Amino acid sequence: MKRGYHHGNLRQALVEAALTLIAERGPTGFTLSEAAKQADVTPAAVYRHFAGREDLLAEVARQGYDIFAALMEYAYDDGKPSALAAFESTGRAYLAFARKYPGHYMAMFESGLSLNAFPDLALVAEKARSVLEKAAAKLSEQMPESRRPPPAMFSAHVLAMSHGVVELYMRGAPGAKSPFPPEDLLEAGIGIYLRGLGLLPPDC
Amino acid sequence: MKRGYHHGNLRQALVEAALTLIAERGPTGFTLSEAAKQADVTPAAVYRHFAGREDLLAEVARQGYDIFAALMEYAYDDGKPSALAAFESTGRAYLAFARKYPGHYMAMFESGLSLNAFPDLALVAEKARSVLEKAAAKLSEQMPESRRPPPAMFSAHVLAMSHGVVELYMRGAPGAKSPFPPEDLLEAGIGIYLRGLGLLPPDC
DNA sequence: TGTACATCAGTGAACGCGCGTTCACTGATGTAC
DNA sequence: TGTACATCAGTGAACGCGCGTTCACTGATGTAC
Repeated sequence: MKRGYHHGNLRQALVEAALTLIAERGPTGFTLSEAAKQADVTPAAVYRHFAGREDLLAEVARQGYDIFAALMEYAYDDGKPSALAAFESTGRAYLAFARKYPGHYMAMFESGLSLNAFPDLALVAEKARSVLEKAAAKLSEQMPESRRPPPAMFSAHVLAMSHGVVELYMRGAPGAKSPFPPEDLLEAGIGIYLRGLGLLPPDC
Repeated sequence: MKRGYHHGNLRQALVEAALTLIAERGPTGFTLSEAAKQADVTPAAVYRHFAGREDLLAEVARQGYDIFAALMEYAYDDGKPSALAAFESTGRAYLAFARKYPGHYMAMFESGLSLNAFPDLALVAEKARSVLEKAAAKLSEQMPESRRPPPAMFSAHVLAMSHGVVELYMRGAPGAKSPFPPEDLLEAGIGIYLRGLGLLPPDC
């Protein structure tokens, strides 16, 4: 693939170079210079499209949140066919996202990007979060009001377990021993949790 | 505090300098040179006590696992007064450790240290892990054998949720909004999970 | 108790490296007439 | 269709910096006699 003096779509090419670097070396191991090199371009060229290293990293995260939110929306599917099934579907979508988009995931959750420094990032992150919370709220309507936990707590529990499974049992590709496939582990964990809420029959 | 040409206990002083740096800037943000400076010593002096930067980082993690294992043992207290109470106690101990020893915690779980490169580290990590698993095994004996999940899965669920709570809701000191105190969040989450396993009455 | 000497734990200078960032520049593209 | 020119998106050289690591060294400590 040849190109002349002008690249064509350098901006997105840099984002994609950053993605593979982040997936390989983590968000702090990623360097602007290396991303430039991988896009066949001088480091200085990056500054035509981004304010600097952190700004490029933030763009990666932003695109990640976009994809993530869309995936969640799709999985939730307005609560069809049932609130329960839709909720479980979002849980699976979370893990699928982490597996399929590791660079995005790391930029989003492991880069330590300040959401204050990038307000638009905070916005799109909030949007993604709200999908899961909506699913949790809808599902918790099925519970007797007396022992219904706040939906925010409900979804925080699921988010925490999902994130923990990703970090502890999906990462560490070669050396680490994952006693169970992460997907099964999370599915079982959420199942038990939902049973604890009385949303699943106690024996299934 | 004055000292002469010889430091006295530089090795441990470096570990402690590393700890505060890691707690402040994360494991990848920590530098050997800065640790040396903080211990009032030339960077070259570090090499009298450690093979290099990574070796120092590994020592921090090693000490962390020691403390962690001891804390877990103490919290578990051989299953007294009851398997259930002891188990819940280890859950609380996990979060207490993360809060009280952030530098250790980060070196252990967020540094990406290769356990293969440091076999003694793998050993002590395994020891710490086994305490929680023992607690889970003991507790799961109370369940009807038919729907008893493998203790390894049981403890993996709790570990995942604990870790997720730490990463998502205990970190991000100033900017991030933690909807609930992490301790409460985890306690409630584990409670619901245990109820799902039939280890807690459905209404309490 | 005093002296000679080996060992040890530091120093300080130097190294090569890759980083993020800046700057004046230039080649390519697109637009007005 | 052709030409002049503005704009744009790159180059390439340079910068200052802090990093991890090495090396020959030296001052302090401890031990043998």
